[in-house]
Amino acid sequence: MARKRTKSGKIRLTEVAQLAGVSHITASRFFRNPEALSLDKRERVESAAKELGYVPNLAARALASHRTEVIGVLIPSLTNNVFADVLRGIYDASETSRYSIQFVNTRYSILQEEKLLRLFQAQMPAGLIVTGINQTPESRSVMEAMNCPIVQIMETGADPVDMMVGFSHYDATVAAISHLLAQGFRRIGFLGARMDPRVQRRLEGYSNAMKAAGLFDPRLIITTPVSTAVTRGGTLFADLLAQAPDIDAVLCVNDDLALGVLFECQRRHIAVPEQMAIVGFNDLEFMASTVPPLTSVRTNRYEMGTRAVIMVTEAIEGRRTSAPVVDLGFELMARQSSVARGN
Amino acid sequence: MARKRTKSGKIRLTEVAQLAGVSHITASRFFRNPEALSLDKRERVESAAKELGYVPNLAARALASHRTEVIGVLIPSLTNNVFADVLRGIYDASETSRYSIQFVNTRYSILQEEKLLRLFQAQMPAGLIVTGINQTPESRSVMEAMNCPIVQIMETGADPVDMMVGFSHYDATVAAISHLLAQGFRRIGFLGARMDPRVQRRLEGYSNAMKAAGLFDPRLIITTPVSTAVTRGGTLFADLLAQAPDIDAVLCVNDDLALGVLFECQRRHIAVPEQMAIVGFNDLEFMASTVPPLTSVRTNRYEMGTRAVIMVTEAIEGRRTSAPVVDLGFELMARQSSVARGN
DNA sequence: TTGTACGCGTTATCAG
DNA sequence: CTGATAACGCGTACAA
Repeated sequence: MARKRTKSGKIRLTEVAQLAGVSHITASRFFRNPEALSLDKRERVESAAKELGYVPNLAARALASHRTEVIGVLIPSLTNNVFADVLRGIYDASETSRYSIQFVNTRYSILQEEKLLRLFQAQMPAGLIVTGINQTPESRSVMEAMNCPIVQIMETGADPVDMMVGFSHYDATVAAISHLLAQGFRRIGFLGARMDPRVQRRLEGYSNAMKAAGLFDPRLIITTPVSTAVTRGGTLFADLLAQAPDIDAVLCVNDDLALGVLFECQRRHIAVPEQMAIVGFNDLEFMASTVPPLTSVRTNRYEMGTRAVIMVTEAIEGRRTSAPVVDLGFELMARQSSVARGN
Repeated sequence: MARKRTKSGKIRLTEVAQLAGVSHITASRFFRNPEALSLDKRERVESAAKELGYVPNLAARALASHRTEVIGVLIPSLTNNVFADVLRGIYDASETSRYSIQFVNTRYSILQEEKLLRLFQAQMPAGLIVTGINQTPESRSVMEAMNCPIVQIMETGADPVDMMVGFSHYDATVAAISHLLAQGFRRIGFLGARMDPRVQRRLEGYSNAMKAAGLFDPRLIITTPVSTAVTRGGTLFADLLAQAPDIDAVLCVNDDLALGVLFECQRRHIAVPEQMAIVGFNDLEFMASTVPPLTSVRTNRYEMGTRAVIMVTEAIEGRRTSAPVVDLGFELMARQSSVARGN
C-alpha cells in the first residue's frame, strides 16, 4: 500500500516524495531551498506537489524547525484611524516579504498587552512589533526572553527593548503651539480624549510650550479618558468655551476632534480662523478638504508601519541596516484654519 | 539528570509533569480539561507550571491534535472605516472565546483572496470568516475542502458556502432612493468609488429604483474604480455637477464621499438641503455631527463582526443555533441633509 | 482518575 | 547533491 493517506485526508510530504521518486527529505528541501536540488529532481518534486495539491503543514514545520514566519503585531486600537494607517503599512510591507502578520488588539490596556505577549511567546514568532514604550516590567521581560527582533512603534524614546521607529509627540505638539503663537494667537486651548501615553506627551508639550510663552492657564485644558470621536470634538469644545470663553485658538490631539470643533463652530457661527483657530493632529486625509482647510501635524503613520516591518525582517535575517532608533519626524501642515488674525 | 531542558531552553510539559510528580499526559490534561484531574494533582501541576514559567507550544499542540484555535478572517481593506468596524466586532467577540483571530487583507483582489485561503489551509484554522460572496471557483473549492465552519459576511445572498451574515445592499439603496423620492427630489445623482461587488449592487439598486420611478438618466451617475476618500467626494461631485447641473440630490455610496460633497457644497455656497440633498451610506459616527447633519443608511457593521464570530465558534463546537443566513438589515437615518424642499 | 504507547508532518544533523 | 535517522512537544486512544 504505497502512498497511504493520513487520517485527515491531507497530502503529506512523503506522498509527494513517493510520487516524485525521491526521499521525503529531498522533497522537503525543495520547498525550503530549491536551488540545492538537481534540476531533474526539482522538476519532479514540483510537478508531484502540484498534482497532489500538496499543502505544507505549518504546525509540523514550526515544531521541527523551532521557528515560524509570523510577525506578531500588538496595537491598542482598531477604531483609531491612526492605527489603521500603521496597520496598512505593516500589511503592505509584509506582502513583499515571506512573513505573515499576526495582529492583536490590546485595547489600550498594558495588562492585556502582557497577556497577548505571552500568547505570542507560545507561537514562537519570527519578530514582534509593539506599540509604544510603556510596557509593564513583566511585558519587558517576556519580550527579552523571546529572543526575536522587536520593534517598538509610534514613539521614540530612550531604552528601546530592541529597535524603535516613531517620532516625538512632545516636539510635534510644541511645533504646533509655536505655529499658533507665531500667528498671533494667545489664548490657545487644548482638547484631549483617550489620554493614552502618547496623548499625555502631547499635553506635556502643550503645557511646556505655553508656560515658556507665559501663557499657560489650566482652564485652557479639557481632557477626557473616553474615546475620541468627531461628535466628542464638539462637546469637548463646548465645555472648553464654557470654561474659557475668551480662547482664540484650539489645539486638538487628533483630527477627529478638530473636525468636531469645526462643525461646532459652524453651528455657533464662530468664524474660523477669524474668531477661532483650529489645529488638529495626524493630518488625516480629510483635513485638506474641509471648509476652511484645517491645519494639522502630519505624522508618517503608513511609513511607520512599513519601516517597522523592514526593520524586523532585516533583523530576522541577521542584517540590521538602520539605526536601532528611527525618528520619522513630523511636518506642520499650516492651512487656513490657523492663519494670523486679520490676514 | 532529571528535568533536562530542551535545546531552546524552553520548558516542556514533561518538565512540568516531573516537578509535579505526575505523568506528562496528566499535565497535558490540566491545560485542556482541568476538571478531569483530582484536586490534588490539579494544584500540583498548576504550581509547577507557574514555577517553571511553562509556555505551551502551540505548534506541537496543533500537530498532535490536528486543529488550532485560530479563526481566519479575510477582509478586503483596512483603510475603509466599514471594515475597521467589522474587525473591531470580530476582535471584541473573539476575546470572550478561546479562539484567536488571524486576519489577512485581500486588498479587494479575489486572486489574492484565493492565495490567502490556501495559506490558511496550511494552518488548519478552526473556522473562517470571509468577506462577500464573490469568491473564485477555486476559492470555493478550497473552502469546501477545509472542512471547518465558514461565515461569509457583509452581504446576504443565495448559495452560502456554509453560513452568512450581512444585509442587502440592493434593498438598502432602494430604501435611500425611496426616501429621497418621498421627499420630493427628482434629479438624484449617484456617486460611487471603489466599485467593489457590494457597491455594484448599490448601483443596481439605485438604477432600478430610478427606472421604476421613470427618472433614470445615465448622466446622473458618476463612478470611479479608484479608492474612496473625502476629497474624492468633492471632485466626483464636481464632475457630476458638470455633467448634470440640474441635480437636486446626490446619493453617495459611502459617508466619506458624502462628507466631501458637503464640503464642496459649502465651498460653492450651495445650500444643503435647499439646493442639494445629500445622502451617505453606512452612517459613520460623524454623520450626525456635520452641519447640517447628513442622512445615511445605518448598517450594523460591528454586530456583523460579533455575529460572525459567534456563528463560527458555535459551529466549531457543534451547536448551530442560528439560521445559516442571517440578515442584519439596515436603517435609514433621515437627517436634515435630505428634508423635503421647502420644509 | 491516571498512565502507556504511539503518531502527528516536518526539519536538523550528519553521513554518504 | 541526496538520504537515513532522530528529534520537535504534545495529544489520542486505549488500557489500567
